[in-house]
Amino acid sequence: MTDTPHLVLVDGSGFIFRAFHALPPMTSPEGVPVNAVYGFTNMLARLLRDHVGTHLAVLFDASRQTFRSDIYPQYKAHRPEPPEDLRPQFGLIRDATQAFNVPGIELPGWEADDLIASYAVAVRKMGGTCTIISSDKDLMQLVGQGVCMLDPIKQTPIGPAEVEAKFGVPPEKVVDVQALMGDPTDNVPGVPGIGPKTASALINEFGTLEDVLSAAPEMKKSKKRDMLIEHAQAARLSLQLVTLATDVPLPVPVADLSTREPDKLVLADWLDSMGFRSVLTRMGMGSTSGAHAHRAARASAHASANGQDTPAQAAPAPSTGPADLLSAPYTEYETVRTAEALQKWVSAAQEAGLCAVDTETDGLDPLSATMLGFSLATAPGKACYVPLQHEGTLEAPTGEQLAPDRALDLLRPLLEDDSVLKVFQNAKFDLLVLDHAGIDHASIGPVDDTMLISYSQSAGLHGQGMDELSALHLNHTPIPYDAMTGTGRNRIPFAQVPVEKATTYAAEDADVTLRLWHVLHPTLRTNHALTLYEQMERPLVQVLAAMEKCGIAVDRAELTRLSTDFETRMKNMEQGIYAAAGREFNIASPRQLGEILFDEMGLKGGKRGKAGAWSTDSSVLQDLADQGHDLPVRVLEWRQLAKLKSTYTDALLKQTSKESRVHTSFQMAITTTGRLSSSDPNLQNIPVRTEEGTRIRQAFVAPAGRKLISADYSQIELRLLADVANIPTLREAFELGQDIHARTASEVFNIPLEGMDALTRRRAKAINFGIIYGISAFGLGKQLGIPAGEAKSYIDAYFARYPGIRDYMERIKAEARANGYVLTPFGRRCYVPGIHEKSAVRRQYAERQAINAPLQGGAADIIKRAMVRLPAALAAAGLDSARMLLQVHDELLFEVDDAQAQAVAEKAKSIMEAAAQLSVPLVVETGIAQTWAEAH
DNA sequence: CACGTCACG
DNA sequence: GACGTACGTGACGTGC
Repeated sequence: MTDTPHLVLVDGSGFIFRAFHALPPMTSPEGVPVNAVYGFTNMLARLLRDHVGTHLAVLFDASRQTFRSDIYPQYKAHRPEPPEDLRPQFGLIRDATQAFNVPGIELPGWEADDLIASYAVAVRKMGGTCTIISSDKDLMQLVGQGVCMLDPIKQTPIGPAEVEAKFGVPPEKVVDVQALMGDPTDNVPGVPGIGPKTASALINEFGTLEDVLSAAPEMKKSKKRDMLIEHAQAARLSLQLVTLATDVPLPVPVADLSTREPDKLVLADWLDSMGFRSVLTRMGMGSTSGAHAHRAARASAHASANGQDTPAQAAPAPSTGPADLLSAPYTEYETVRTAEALQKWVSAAQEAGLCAVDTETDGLDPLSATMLGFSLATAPGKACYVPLQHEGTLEAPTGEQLAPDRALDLLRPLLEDDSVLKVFQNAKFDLLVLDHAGIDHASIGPVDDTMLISYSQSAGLHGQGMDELSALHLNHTPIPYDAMTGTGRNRIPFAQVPVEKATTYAAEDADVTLRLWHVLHPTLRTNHALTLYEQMERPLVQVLAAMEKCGIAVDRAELTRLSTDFETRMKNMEQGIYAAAGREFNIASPRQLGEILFDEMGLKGGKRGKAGAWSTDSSVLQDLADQGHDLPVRVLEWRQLAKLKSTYTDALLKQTSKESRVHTSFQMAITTTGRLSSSDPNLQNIPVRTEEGTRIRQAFVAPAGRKLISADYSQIELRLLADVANIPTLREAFELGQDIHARTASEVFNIPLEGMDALTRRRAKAINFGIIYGISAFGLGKQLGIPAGEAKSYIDAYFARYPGIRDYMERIKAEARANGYVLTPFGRRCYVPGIHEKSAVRRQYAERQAINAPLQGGAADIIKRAMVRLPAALAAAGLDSARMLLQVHDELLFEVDDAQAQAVAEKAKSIMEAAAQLSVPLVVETGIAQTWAEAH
C-alpha cells in the first residue's frame, strides 16, 4: 500500500431518488419495478470497470429519525412517502451492493450525507483523497482539499468552481448561504424573503452567517434587515441542520473498504434475476462481442432520453448517427477567414446533405440585431465559425474577416439548397437574423429545429434551451455565453470578443445542435411525435417568422393621448387618496397601502402573504369597498390606470418601430400545453375586458386603405370537451348552435332555456370554465363569491347531469398516473410531473393540470393547424394582400387591403373551421374594422 | 432579485 | 383538524 488511498463514496440514498426520476419505468422479469436499481447497477459497474479509486463504499440513510429531527421535528417531516414504484427498490439496491461485493454502510441516527462527510474527513486525515458520487447540493460543502464530487448521471465533475457557480460562494461558505436561504424541500426554514442571490451577496459581504446576523442591526432600514433580525434564531437553527456531521463513528474502518473484485458467478446470477444481463457484457465480463455491448449502451441511453422504452423492451438499437456522436471532442474548430475556406465548408455540408447553422448577433431582437458571424457544423466535432463584423483593438486585432456580403453570397446557395437539411436550435431567431442580414427567410429550407424536435416530445418535462438539452442528451456542458463576454460592469459586446475565442463558443453551438439533431430526431418516431412535429411545429416556424417581421401598426398619437389622459387622471386622484388615507404615501406600493389599511386604519378582512406582508390585491380591496370603505375604491381605480399606462401605453410607445409598427416575439417551446406565448412586448394580453382597457385596443390599427380582420374560435375548449368526453347533451347544444352557458344552466338547475336570467347563466358559465380548469369547490366558490359548500352543490349537480365528464376526468387522471403525461386529441404529449406527489395539494394541482392540458393543448393544436394551412390557402385564392399578424390562443388577426377584406374573412373562417374534424362543429366568428377593438 | 399585482385566453 | 387550491402565460413597480 504505497499509493495514497483514494476513497470513492457513493451517495446511495441520493442516487436512488435521482435515478428513479431520471430513468424511464422498467420492470424485472418478475414484474417488479427496477429502473432505479438498473441505474444504480450501471453506475457501480462503471466504477468497477474504470477502476475509479482504491477504496469504495456505498452509504445509505438508515432511518428518518436523526439528530436533525431531534433538534427540529419538522425537518424533512413533510417529505412524501416514496412513490409506490420506488419502495421495493430500496431493498434491491442493497442487494446490488452485495452482489457487486461492495460494502453498503448505514448507521441509525445518521443520514448518508453525515457518513460521507465523516469518511471524507477521515480519509483526508490519512493523507488520501476522496470522490463523492452524488449531485446532492447538501454535499457540496465538502468539496475542496482533496475532496471532489462527480454527478453520477451526467458524469460531470463538481469541483470548487462548480460549487461557487451554484452558490455564489466557495464551498466552505456554502452552509452559511444555505442557512440564510433555507431549503423548502427539507423544511429548513432559513430567513423569509432571502433567496439564493441575496444570501450569497450577504455572505460575500460579511463573511459568515454570524457576521451577517450581527451586522443586521446596523444595516439600512429595510424588509431584509427586519427579517434578518426577526429570524436570526431560525437561521442559526438552519445552520445546524445543513451542516454535515464529520465525527460520526465509522462503522467500517477506511482500511477495510479497499476495492475488491466481485464474485463473477454471484454477480451474474443476480444480474440474471433482474434481467440486467447486458451489464456483465458492458463490464467486460461477459462473453458477447464488444460491438453488442456498445449497442446495448446506446439503446439504453435512448431509453432514458425518450422517457419511454425499457431495456427489456428496447428494440435493437436504432442507428442514430455517427459513431463519435458522443465521443468526438468539442474543441477542434476552425476560424474561417477566406472565401476559399468557407467554400470548402459549404461543399462539405452539401456533400453531407446535412449541416447545423447558428448565428451570432449583437442583441437578442432578431429584427434589429446585427449578425456578427455564423457557424456551420457538418459532422460531430467538425464545425467552424465565420466572423464577419468583429471589432479588433490595437493590442488585439481581429485579423482578416470575410466581407459580410461576400460571405452571405457563398452561404446563400447552401441555405436555399433543397437537398441539404439545415438544422438550427430555435430556428425562427436565426431565420430572422439572416433575413435582416439580407437572405429572405422564406427562401431558406429545408429547416429542422432541435428545440422544437425536443418540445414536440417533452413539453413540460424540462426546458428546451440548448445548454439544457446538451447536458441531458450529450452529457456535455457547452461554454456559457458569459464566459465570452464577462458579466456585470465588465461585460463586453460579443463583437469585441477575440475571434479565436469566439470560435470556441460559436462553432461549438453549431456542433452541439447537429449532435442533438442526431440524438433527438430518431426519437420523434418512437415517441409518436413525428407527425405533430412535421405538420404543426416545423412549418409554423416560417409562418411565425413572417408574422413577427410584419408586425402590427399602432396609432402613436392615440397612445400618447391615452398616456397623457391616464396620467392626468391619476394625478387628480392622488389628493383624494391621500386624504382618505390620512397621509401621503406611495400608492403603487402594496406594502405601504397594506400598512395604512390594516395597521393604521384598522380595517378588517386582511390576509397576509408568505413574507408576512398584507395582501392588497383587487379581491381584498373589492371586499373592503363592498363594506363601504372609500380608500380601496379610489386605489382600485388608480391602479387600473397605472397598469394601463405603465404596461401598455408607455411600454408600447417605447417598442414601436420608426414605421409605427410593433413586432412581438412568439415563443414556441415555453408552455406545458403547446400554446404559444408572446413577449417583448406581449401582444397576447392587450386589454379588452374593461371599457378603459378597450381604448388601448383602439390604438392597434390598419393603415389607410387596409383593414384588420379578427377571426376567433367560439368556445373551442368546451367543444373539445364535448368531443373527447363524448357528452351527447353538450354535443347537441353545439349542433343546434345554442348558447352553451344558458343550456348548461338549464340542464344543471333544471329550468327552461327560454328566458334564462343573467345571474343563473353567469353561474353556469363559471361552472363551464371551472370544468375546463379541473374544477374545485374552493376555486368555483371564489370565482362566484359564494361559499365553497354552495359551490360544491353546484358541482355535484353538474356531475349528476353530466356523469360522462366525471368519467372523462377520471380517465385522464389515470392516464397521467400511468404515463406521467397526457395526450391532446392530436397526439401532443403534455407532461404532468407532479401526478405522483404524496402531498394531496400538489397532487391535486397536477390532476387539474392533467384535466386541462388536453383541452387547452388541443385548442392550441387546432389553431396551429389552421395557421400552417392559411398562407397557402390565401395565396391560392389570389388574396395576396393578406398578412397574418397575431395569434391570441383562439384568435387570429389579419391585415388586408380594403378590397380583399370580405374575401379574406370568409377564407380564414372556412380554413379555421376545417382545421379539425370533431364530432361537434367548430365555429369561427370574424369581424372587419379599422381598429382591433372594433374588429374583435 | 423576490414579491405582489394584474393584463390576456 | 389544518392546509391551500381553480388552467396557461408575461410585464410592471416596489424595495431591496
